[in-house]
Amino acid sequence: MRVSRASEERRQEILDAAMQVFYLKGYEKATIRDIALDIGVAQGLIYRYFKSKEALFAAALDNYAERLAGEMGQEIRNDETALRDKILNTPSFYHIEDDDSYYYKMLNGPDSKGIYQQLSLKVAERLVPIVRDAIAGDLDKGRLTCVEDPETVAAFCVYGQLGVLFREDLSGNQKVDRIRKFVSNQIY
Amino acid sequence: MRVSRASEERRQEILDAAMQVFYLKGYEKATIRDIALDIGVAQGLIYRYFKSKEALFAAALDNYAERLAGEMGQEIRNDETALRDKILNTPSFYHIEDDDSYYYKMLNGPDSKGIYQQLSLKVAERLVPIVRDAIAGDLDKGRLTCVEDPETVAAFCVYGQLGVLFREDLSGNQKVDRIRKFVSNQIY
Amino acid sequence: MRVSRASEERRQEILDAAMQVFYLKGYEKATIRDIALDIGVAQGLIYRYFKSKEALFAAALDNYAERLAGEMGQEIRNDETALRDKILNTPSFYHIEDDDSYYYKMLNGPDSKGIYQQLSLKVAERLVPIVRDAIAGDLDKGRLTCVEDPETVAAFCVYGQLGVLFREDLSGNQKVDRIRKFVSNQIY
Amino acid sequence: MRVSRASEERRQEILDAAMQVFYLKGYEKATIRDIALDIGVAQGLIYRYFKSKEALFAAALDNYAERLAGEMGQEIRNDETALRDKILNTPSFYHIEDDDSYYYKMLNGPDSKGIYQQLSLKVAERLVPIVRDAIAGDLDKGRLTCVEDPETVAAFCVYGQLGVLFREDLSGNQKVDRIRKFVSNQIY
DNA sequence: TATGAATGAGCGTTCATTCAT
DNA sequence: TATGAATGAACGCTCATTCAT
Repeated sequence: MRVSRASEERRQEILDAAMQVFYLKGYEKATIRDIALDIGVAQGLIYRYFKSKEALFAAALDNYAERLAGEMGQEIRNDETALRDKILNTPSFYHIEDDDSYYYKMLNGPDSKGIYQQLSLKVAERLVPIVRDAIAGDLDKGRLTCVEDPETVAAFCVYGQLGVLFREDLSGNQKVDRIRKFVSNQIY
Repeated sequence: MRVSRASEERRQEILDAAMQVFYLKGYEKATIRDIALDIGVAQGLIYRYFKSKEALFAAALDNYAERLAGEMGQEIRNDETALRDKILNTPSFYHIEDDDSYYYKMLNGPDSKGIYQQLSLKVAERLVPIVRDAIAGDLDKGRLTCVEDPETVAAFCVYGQLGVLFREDLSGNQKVDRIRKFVSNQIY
Repeated sequence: MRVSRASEERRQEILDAAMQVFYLKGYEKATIRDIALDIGVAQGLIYRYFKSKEALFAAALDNYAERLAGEMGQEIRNDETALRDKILNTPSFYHIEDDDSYYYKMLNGPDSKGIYQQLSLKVAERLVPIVRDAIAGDLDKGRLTCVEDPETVAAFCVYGQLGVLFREDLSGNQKVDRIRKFVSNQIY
Repeated sequence: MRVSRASEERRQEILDAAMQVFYLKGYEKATIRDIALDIGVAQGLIYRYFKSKEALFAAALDNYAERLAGEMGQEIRNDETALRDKILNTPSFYHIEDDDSYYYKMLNGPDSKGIYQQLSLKVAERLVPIVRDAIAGDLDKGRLTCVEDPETVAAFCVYGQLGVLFREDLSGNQKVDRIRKFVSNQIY
């Protein structure tokens, strides 16, 4: 049974399946067949939308990182509270606690450490300018002083968390606690 | 011409070549043949030292990260000065400025962003406990106060730098400058 | 924009485009998509006119060879002069000198040696009976004697030229010169 | 069971199998698998000896044409008799009558008209210089006069035969008869 | 220890062809 | 008649891995 779809919809469908499969198996071990099978579509179709496996991988990662970063940035862009409070009130820049969320599953697949890291770095990259702007906003409003180089501060705030999040000896909650405490005590 | 070698020496030779090739081409595109050719040795030989391509990759990455982290940790382990001054006096945790150094070449190959990141993360992972201990040492000696969770502080110090180092719009010197300034102004 | 056309016109349009593309890329590397794109038509449409790629190829080659042979035969069928003079006065059985002619372009595409040869052989095949009849006519009119087997003579006259035309070390004019001289001196 | 062979031997083995398979099925329909199976060897091995299917095809055709032309040229290079007699005494430049010969089988496979023609043209190409030299030799020895351009004469002698050999309405013997008669009556 | 020819599984990719619209 | 998204079979090719020497 042949199912046609609007081009953009199909594209996104492929991206989602690709992300899932790449995440679960890793780039190397994931095959285009896997992805096609996952959607229930012929392999050839994927090549109407993406030039190659490599291109699909890049696109899937970007697409997903974009969405994650967008969601995470939502809260930060809220202009009412100071950055510090945002951080304190946001469970984590990255971690999503709900076990059933799409994200959670994505971020905990087996054998996918490499992809997890790549994804996290891509998200971090997108988060930095958002945080930087938030810092700049705080400076404007006088909620913050003594920040010479907001971009670098943002970089440390965002990437620094990775040092905690990438640890494999802590639970999700522990990670969040540590990050919160650190932010409370050490920043500003 | 058949050249035999002491086992350990051969092993290291393979690891070095592997690191180089993986770095230049990425894991996927690098072939065992490439690596063998690079040393001037038969493909089969590599399998006497490593069980599989995957194992070789892991070993090469670990081996290299270990060496990098070791070198970088050298300075930090010096007990005389405070951590802050160590950071200020160390060109960078990661960046190696000498254009001709082996490392420099390694860290600037084409198409190797993925490996570069993986490597950096591995180095960071190893650096965190070293920095943590240095912080603990500073606390002992009273050179530092107000640090509740030295491990998390170390994580932010180390991984935070990645946010600057991974930027592609700055030169090496600019990156180092920003990191130094940030450490001077914002830490403690 | 959907353009409908008289069936025969469409058919010929496809044949022309097909010949062009097959010629330029060779049978294998030419795709139905290339041909469809060339006309600005959907791939599927081609299958309303031809059963398969193979059938299209055969038809295109035949069609084109037919037209070429027809043109070349025009002069030969003229009953006034002897065959020998026809040959001497015809630039060449195959060669078309006008750089801008459709044929010229067709016969000089890159990577198309195979198709060029197939086409030439097809043209030759069609030319033989025409030349044979001309020889028979000359015999009837007493302009020629001593020809036992006009068909074989025709075959040698036509295919013999290929030995010159297929050479890659001569220009078009040189080829024609050699053929003319040979006909003048060696035939009859 | 793994069988190693001297490199040149293996190469030739592949070339032979390739020629056979390409001949029987045509370039397109022949697969590397077919060829490998034919030798009883892994497909991958073929790629140690030839870069691609296309390269293998070209090499196989050249190799086989070379051998055919070499054999056919043998007789012609014999300096004792005049070219005309050589032709008359050689069954045909191309046709080999023995039903069991390798060549016969090669030249009569189904669906291989295209390859047959390509092969014949390649053989013809190689035969021309040999015949040209024979003509030049005849001229030297005074066995021949009135030949201005031996190369072109040779081309007509060799390629002209193709016009007869490619006919599908004659048996092998009929073809040879016609060629012989033509040579007897019309040449010189 | 070392070689490198040989293996063979498997993957990315292509494309002729179909079919719902 | 025309479209072009979708199919799916098949193929070239690669390469990690093995093994006889």
